[in-house]
Amino acid sequence: MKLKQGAPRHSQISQWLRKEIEDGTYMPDEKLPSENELAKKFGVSRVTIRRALQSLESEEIIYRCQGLGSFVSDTRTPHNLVRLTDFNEDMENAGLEASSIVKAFKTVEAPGWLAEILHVAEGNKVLQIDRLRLGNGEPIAYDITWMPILYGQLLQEDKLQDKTIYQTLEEEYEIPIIRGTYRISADVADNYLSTQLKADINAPLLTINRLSFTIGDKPVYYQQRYYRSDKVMYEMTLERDKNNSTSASELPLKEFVPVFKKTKDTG
Amino acid sequence: MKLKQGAPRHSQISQWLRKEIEDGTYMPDEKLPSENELAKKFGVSRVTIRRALQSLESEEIIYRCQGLGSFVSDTRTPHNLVRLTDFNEDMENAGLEASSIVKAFKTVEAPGWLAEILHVAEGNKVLQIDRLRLGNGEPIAYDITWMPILYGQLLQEDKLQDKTIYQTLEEEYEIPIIRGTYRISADVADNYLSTQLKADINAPLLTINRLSFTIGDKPVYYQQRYYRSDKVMYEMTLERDKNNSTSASELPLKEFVPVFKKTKDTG
DNA sequence: ATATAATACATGTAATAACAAGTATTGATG
DNA sequence: CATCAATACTTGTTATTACATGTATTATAT
Repeated sequence: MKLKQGAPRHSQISQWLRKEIEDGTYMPDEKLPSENELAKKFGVSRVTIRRALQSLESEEIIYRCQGLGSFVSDTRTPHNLVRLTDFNEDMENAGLEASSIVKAFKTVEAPGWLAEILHVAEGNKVLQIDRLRLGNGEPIAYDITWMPILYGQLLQEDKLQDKTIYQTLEEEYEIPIIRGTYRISADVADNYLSTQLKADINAPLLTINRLSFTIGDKPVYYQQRYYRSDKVMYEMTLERDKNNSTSASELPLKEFVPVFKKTKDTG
Repeated sequence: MKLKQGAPRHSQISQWLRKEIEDGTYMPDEKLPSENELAKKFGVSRVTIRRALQSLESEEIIYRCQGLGSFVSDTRTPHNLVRLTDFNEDMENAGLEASSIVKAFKTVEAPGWLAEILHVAEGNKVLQIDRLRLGNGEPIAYDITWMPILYGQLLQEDKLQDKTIYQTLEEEYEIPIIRGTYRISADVADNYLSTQLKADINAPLLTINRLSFTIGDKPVYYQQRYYRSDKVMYEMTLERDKNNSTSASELPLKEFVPVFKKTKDTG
């Protein structure tokens, strides 16, 4: 008798457990049922349960101690992966109140360099969104986003306060971002930016340009963001895994997060 | 009869295969022996072989196709991990000839902020190394490194051309760097830096400060590096794994590499 | 000659079994 | 009371077995 209802049993089970943990059925550091109990509960062998638990362990959703059991990891520690965060989320983590001022929401003709990046023909119309980003009312960053009309038509200006572009595309239109390329550089504030950001002219700016792709390597939007470098720096932690003693110099990234400075440090 | 010679059999085997692949016994895209053959060869069951191969697969050292076999991955693709690279290596990848000029190699008394970072007492002596970094003879970066005398005494000024601090500590003294914290920010060139880097005063600089730790969370060295932002930017790629359909916004980092510009772009 | 079916072999999934090894409790012993 | 051994329970490792599923080749029929 063929079952073949899609996914293998062990991944169904790990999915089930994942959901239980997300839903809060099992709290952080709480002990999960033992492998034998789970095996009985799901009517599978212990091997299958182990495979399911191994997935969760490698995602650092649970941790296991020989002789003790399996436990839920601390709440949403960075799961050995980097979470792509948006501005609002970053600010929230930093304990600042985020707000945005939409400075422009218009269609423009794509110049050559942009057309190439977004895979549209030169001169094609693209949506351009300029936003000033504030934390606790103070200017922190200024960004410009361009996207093909194909995707741009899905956004509405008034919704940009509540939801991020990322969320809107993924949740409402099932257009997931599966890849992003970041370019990190430095610049100095020109006349316009210094005015907008209320910074000195020639003030140093941390610039992060990112190009986001959806399935099929289709570019969805390109964003240039200028951070006031006296307000924010990016911090990343690379950590070497103790188990996988691979060749010397490989470390997995644990975190890549912006750090907001509340007080002005003397450099 | 107890064997207990340390590591479990499956990790011994994966280690063995890792080495074979590194040594070039199996070339990229070459088919490994089948699971059954390996099982017979090592005198273990197929389950154990599979565990070994699973490790290699998760490290992206091999890839497997149902019905075909297991194959060696393309040469040293970024193994889903970020490789910590040093300046010389970065330049080599960019096709530039790297050189360094040691501007200072001295002991100084650690000011408060540095003492705190390096976990030494304020006023303690620390080694300070100032270096100008060149690519094809042109100034690209300037960095200052501080390290406790404990580690500093292991370095010799004349060796800094050949080997990196990282390599020296790991290979000669078995002091591995297991964690690094990067802080990325922007600054403008002051009088001294603009002279050293042959850049305009107030030229934008990409600054990367990193603190490197060895086992026991002991800080080994702290480095401040200033890149001419017209010469280099950092690029990183985040990619979502197709298999692990975890919660929406988590992407593993594939690459974090500097990109050197050979020609001056118009901003 | 081309399309199809049979076959051999690869990895993928899973059940069952046994033992090793770490942890905590319990109970006997000093 | 303190110490130590026995015990029960946990995860870790491994062997054996069976079948499912994907791939490529070979033999067969059209």
